[in-house]
Amino acid sequence: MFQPVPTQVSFAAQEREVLAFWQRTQAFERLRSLRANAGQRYSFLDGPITANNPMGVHHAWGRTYKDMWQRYYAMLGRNERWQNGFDCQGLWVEVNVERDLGYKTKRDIETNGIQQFINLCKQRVLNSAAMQTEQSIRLGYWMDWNDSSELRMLAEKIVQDPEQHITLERTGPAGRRQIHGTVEQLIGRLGSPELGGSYFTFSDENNYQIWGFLKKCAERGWVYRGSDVIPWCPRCATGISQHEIDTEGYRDRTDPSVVARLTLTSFDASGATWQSPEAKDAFDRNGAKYLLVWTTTPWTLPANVMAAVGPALRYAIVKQADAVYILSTGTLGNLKGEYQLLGEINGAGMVGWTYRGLFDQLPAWNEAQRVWTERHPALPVFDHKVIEWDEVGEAEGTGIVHIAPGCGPEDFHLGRKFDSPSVAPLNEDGIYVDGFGPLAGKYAHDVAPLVMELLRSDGNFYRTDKYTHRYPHCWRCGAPLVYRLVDEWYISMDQLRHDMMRVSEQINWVPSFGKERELDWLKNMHDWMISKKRYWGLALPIWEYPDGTFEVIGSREELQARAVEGWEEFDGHSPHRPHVDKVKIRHPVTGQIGTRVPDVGNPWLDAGIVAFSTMQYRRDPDYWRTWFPANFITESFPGQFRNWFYALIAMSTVLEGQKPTQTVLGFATLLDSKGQPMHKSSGNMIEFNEAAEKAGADMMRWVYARQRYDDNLWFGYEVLDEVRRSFFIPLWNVYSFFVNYANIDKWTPPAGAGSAAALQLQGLDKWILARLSEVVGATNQALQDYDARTAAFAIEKFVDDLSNWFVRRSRRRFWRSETDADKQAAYSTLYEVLTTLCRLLAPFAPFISEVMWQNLAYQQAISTADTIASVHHQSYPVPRALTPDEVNLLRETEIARRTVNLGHSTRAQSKVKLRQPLARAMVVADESARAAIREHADVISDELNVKGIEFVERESDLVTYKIMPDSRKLGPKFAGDFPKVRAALAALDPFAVAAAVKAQQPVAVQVNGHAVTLAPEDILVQAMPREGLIVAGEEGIVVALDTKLTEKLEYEGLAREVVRHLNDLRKEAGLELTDRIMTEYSASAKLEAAFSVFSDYIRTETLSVRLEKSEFPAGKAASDSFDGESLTIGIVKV
RNA sequence: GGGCGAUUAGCUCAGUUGGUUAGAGCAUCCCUCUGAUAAGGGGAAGGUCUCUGGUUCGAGUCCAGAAUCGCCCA
Repeated sequence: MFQPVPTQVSFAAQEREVLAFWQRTQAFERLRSLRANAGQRYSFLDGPITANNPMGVHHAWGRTYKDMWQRYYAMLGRNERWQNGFDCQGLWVEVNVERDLGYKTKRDIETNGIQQFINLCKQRVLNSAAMQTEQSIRLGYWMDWNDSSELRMLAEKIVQDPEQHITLERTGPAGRRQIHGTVEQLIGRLGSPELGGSYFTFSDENNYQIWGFLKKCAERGWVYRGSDVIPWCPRCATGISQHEIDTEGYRDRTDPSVVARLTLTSFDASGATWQSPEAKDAFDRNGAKYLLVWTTTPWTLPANVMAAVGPALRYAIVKQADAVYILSTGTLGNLKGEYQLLGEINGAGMVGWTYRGLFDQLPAWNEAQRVWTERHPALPVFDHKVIEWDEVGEAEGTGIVHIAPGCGPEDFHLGRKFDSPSVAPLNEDGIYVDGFGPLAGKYAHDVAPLVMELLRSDGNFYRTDKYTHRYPHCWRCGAPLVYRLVDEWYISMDQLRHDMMRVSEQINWVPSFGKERELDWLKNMHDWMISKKRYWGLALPIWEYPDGTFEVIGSREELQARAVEGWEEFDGHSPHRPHVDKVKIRHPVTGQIGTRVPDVGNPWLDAGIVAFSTMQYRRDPDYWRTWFPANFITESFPGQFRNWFYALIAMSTVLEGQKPTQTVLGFATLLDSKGQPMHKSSGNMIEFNEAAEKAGADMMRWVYARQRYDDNLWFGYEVLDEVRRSFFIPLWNVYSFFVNYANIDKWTPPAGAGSAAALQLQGLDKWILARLSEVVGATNQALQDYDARTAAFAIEKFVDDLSNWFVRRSRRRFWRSETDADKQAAYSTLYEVLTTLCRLLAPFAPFISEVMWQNLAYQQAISTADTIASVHHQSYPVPRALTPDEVNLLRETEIARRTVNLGHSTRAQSKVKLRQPLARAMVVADESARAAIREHADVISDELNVKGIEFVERESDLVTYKIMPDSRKLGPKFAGDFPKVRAALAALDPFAVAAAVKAQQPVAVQVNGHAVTLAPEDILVQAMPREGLIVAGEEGIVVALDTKLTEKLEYEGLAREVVRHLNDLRKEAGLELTDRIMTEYSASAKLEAAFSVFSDYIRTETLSVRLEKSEFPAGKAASDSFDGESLTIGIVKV
């Protein structure tokens, strides 16, 4: 006996039972050991998930793909590594820990102790990882997961006392093992072969392998210290990469924009054209001449060095009150009030003019000039001057751009180009340093009013406005950024770029535009900035000497060998701050003592090394070679071209000159059901746990599987309901139908396999089995192409065919009370289809397929199942080629079903309800379609409720013909005359043309007075329903119904109504399908006649052992009237 | 500013090398079937295929320009 299956089911509750079943039977561990010795491998490499917060539904998207393909290849018998990864180091963790501690600035970290801070970062990562582990398990994601309670224990202990000694236990093929160490040491070994579980990028191995990578870069001379003006977060006190801003850093912000006037100190207006001699005269005589410059960042004005004009722009010289102003002609609207145009000059004509700076009196400018003069002893002192810059535009401002080389990246490059001094006004907290007079000690984003006040008092202020612009913000903490001139560490990309492009070319990018994106990025990318002035991260292995030289250390062993101081303090600790900072080395030649630079590394180094660090690259090269390159990685596209994909390719190219993976699958962005980004603050966020418990993980997974990779996914409960309704419920109903009838008949699966061949399969059975083969083939192919959507659609279509054709058409075969060969065939077929479907569906929807499998294969309910075999241990259905008979059967069924559809359409038009039998359907079809219809005449008759099907000999009674030239063939042939050919053909008698074509005779038409002969194969003839008749047609098949009723047909229709009413009553009375009843009725005259003529039929259909007329029907009773007849019936269960 | 892509029914999207009458799903309304079905089936309504111009016997499809929206890069 199968376990009874309720038709209504809570999928989410059932999934929890499946999870318990897998836990109880150690299903994942068993799969792993079943495949452990397989010769073939499938190497999946997980892109680490940021271990910072609970998972969102967008994480479930990628994790669904990760799980799907690992399950698929496991079912194909491959051995796999099953290792998930957590991304651990970086600013995002620091920001949250700082927030928890209530820290305001970076300084607080140093004051309260770096070591404690680092341990809290580790704690946060471990706790987040524990939560994400539990959520991933809930998704049905099978991986070698850590025990989440052990992670939480470690999280607790690392903050209590990282040096305490503990023991972890592991059970493996060799039995139980104990691993000892301090809490810190064991955390540093998470993910290692002896501890197993997910990899953590904070592990010792991960960090040291990056050291090795950087050493290799340094040996090739690619590592250097550079200075640059970079985006900087004043709250986090660290540089932010341009990538991070582009991805999600821009927000609107309203600042005061300021127009300031720069007093010209030397100029040559000989290039100007004047409105009049008087205008020139006015210019010459006027004492105060100003350039107008505009900025939206007033805090940069004290760092002004130069003013840039567009060489091709025209500049206006205007007089306003007692001042002369210069600004570009396209920006005159920014002048305040009336003005008089004196003349114009080209931007090129202004280059070299000098002006007095706005803040020249401050010590900062004197210092900048002094430093510059030191570098250029032979040159005169540097004056503020006008330079040319092609990028100057007139869209906003004044056409004259204020240049502060210490405060902006473009400014910085212009400063280099024109060899100017630079003024760097801000410290790392965004506060003005000394030398800026009243500004010193003030926060950059707060000084606009003060700057304007200073301008006013010096007579340099022109106007201010409120200005809203897209301004970069820190993507982690939200603070508005500044630009700062700083020293950072870089890897040069000059040589690496081309190798990386070559490697990227060899990767299979899905969707294919990914390759172009990556190549485009590689072509344009700048040197890789690898340093961050922070605490929690990779300790950059760069040791600096007092003379400014530096060395890169490639491993722990190398450091130990080179250490001259501090090793004992470091030994036994993870390679993080602050312990590693204690170690000093000595320069082999100069003898100077080197100190580690305080910077930590860019976190993409951490993620990029995992193709090596997690596969024992150093420890066991043979092992590494068996798993590298990976077969498959997948992540969300946005950002990853220049983040993980980029880092992965860079490191793999440097270390081995090879691609890290065969295939990269990328997918777009998850949005809410209206297409808006999900944010906690906008209230449209769907938590993973909530979605899993409300809808079920299988539903989510199916939504992801059927999604187009390059489209954003509009996610919400609506789409989850949609897949449940249209896919999972029909699937479940087929399953429930099968189990309930199999139990009634006590049918059990035959012991031996392959017995279906011995059965008397009907066409319907052969058809669904052929369809099954089709869908098995399509699904395998699609999965091998990494095309989940095509696979999911093929399965959806199949389930629809199964439910709406096979089962619907087979119902009566299952109802029959005797058990005959046909019933056996029906059960066997449906059983084979369902069990195959379970396996086919297992990678996509692991829960429901397990529930069905346990019951179908072992007759066990999932809540109590104790077999150790899971559907996920099975082999994946193997495709086979269809036989010619099967191909033909598929085509014929297609035609039959289309004919049925047309018949239904005719029924609806004729308003004769389907319950009323009709004498015949009349069909027009060509010869090959006729054969199919003849073959399926019983089915078609039954579906349409007609007594027979006739092919219409006089087709003209039902149809007209549409005659068309085959334009693909004749269009090119006749070109300009083609419309005439078409017209001539249309003018002929369509029946005559149709007859000729049918007889393979050519057809002659007149074109331009010439006779032209058209071959029959160049003429398309299509039967069309005749106007005014109730017929329906499509692709040459036309169906009409004979709606004339005989008395017998009318009685039969009434009898069917009676049956329906009786069965409704049975249902209302709560009877079982097999319960027998006694039935009494009273009815109007015509209905009574129907009762007597069709009493056998009514009895059989309603399981009435007695059917009698009675004035007052007994038992459960009901009255109704229909078709002008009235009826009262009563039933009693026997 | 540069590159790529898109624009088709109320919504989400198909639409082959140009071929005659542009489709699907969802939503709406009407009808229907039901002894597995919170299901199924049929019908109706809904389109200047973003706009302008061109090539062609013929353009949703090819070309040019414009508008709007994405994405990527500066």
